[in-house]
Amino acid sequence: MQSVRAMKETDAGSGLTERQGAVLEQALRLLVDGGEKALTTAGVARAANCSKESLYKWFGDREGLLSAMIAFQASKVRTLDVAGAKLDGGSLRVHLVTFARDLLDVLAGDVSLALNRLAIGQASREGSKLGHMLQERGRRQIGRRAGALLEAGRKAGLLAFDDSDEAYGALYGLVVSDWHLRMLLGEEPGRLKKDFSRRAERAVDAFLTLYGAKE
Amino acid sequence: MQSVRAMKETDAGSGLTERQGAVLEQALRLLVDGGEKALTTAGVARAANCSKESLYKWFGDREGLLSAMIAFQASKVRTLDVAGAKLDGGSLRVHLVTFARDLLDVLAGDVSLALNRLAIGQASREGSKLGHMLQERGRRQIGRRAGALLEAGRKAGLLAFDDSDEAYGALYGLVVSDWHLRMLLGEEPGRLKKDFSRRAERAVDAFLTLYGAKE
DNA sequence: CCCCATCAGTACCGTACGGTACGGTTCGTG
DNA sequence: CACGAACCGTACCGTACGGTACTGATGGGG
Repeated sequence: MQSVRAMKETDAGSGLTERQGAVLEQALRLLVDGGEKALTTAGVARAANCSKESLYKWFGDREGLLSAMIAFQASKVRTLDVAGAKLDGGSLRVHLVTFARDLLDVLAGDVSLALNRLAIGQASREGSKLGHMLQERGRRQIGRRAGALLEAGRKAGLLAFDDSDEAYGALYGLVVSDWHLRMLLGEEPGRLKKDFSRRAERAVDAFLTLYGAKE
Repeated sequence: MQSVRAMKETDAGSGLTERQGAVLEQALRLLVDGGEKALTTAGVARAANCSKESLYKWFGDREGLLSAMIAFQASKVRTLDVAGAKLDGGSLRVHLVTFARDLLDVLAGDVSLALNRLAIGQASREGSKLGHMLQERGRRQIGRRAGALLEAGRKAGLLAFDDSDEAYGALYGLVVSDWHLRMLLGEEPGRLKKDFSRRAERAVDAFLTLYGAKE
């Protein structure tokens, strides 16, 4: 262990080698294609051309593998903070609509749906931290982007709200409504995806009606 | 079969005997307590003091048992339609807040969460109609109550909207936001439940701001 | 009183999975 | 070249589950 000096990592501080990242990639693919039942240790080993022994050496047990998959996927998603430019009414609306559409696209993604299904399935037993991980790494991340945008809007005098979380909750609800749950339950996402743009615009309009500053 | 004349049923047209209903009750309890993994055929048979053979005779296979559980639970929930009385601004708000709070209570219920987790877990494989069943029996039911309420509000000149589904979607989103998903992911529901009343009122106020008729 | 259907309880079977152990191979290093 | 670490492929083990078959008990109807 100590002799290994230059362990090449996929990501700074992730502690994963390229090989292990590739294995997790295959595991995610298996999960997306066949659900949790298809995600067996033997299946992952076969798909990734590695041995089960290596899986257990790297990730401890099956739970560790699942956690690593979530962490790995989260590490790949980078939310670009465009908190830069100055805002007017039009650009704020554009930014909000873009955010809303991105949010819908993320939630409707194959990997996101599969991981959410996995974490929800594990949520029944106690001690499963998968749900908490997904919440922390996923929502907190995109929530920060929204929070920064809302805060910038308030700074520019375009938005009026007391509680930032409450405003974000309203925006989220207006955008997502029950679509996320419906997709998790298996409703064909193709038909829903077509309406994402229109839905994002309507939701942002409603949000601005609620929280837009009176002029 | 034909010789059985008076098969005592728990519910008109459900096709279930009292005994079978009791078995499903125990199965639901097992599911709530221990999640899907705890819901084994042997476990259900033991908990309900029946034989596995009877389970397979009555429900066909495990999938049939799950479907029967969902249908059974749905048959127990009766949404009272209070489409009667005349509405003014105050009573409409009261009705909406009551609806919102009921919605949050239902979604936060043990059995609801367990069944949703179950259906979501099964949603990965194709051909699983559990998600569709839950959607149809659950949401459609409570959606009708909301639709009737909204329609009554519009009839009384208190609400203004073109698309009833869109208005309901906005109400749902404002009320629920991401709380349902967070509860499904295992977030302690106790802490969330305390705020249900305040949350319902805030959401209804926002909804009335969006869809209340200008006077 | 007997017959037959139903059902509980149990034993059983095939399978599949999580986890472990072992032989053979590659590759970097002294 | 020799040594050893890492690792692949596979075989293996214990267990648990879905589903089936059998036995004995119960209870209602002719």
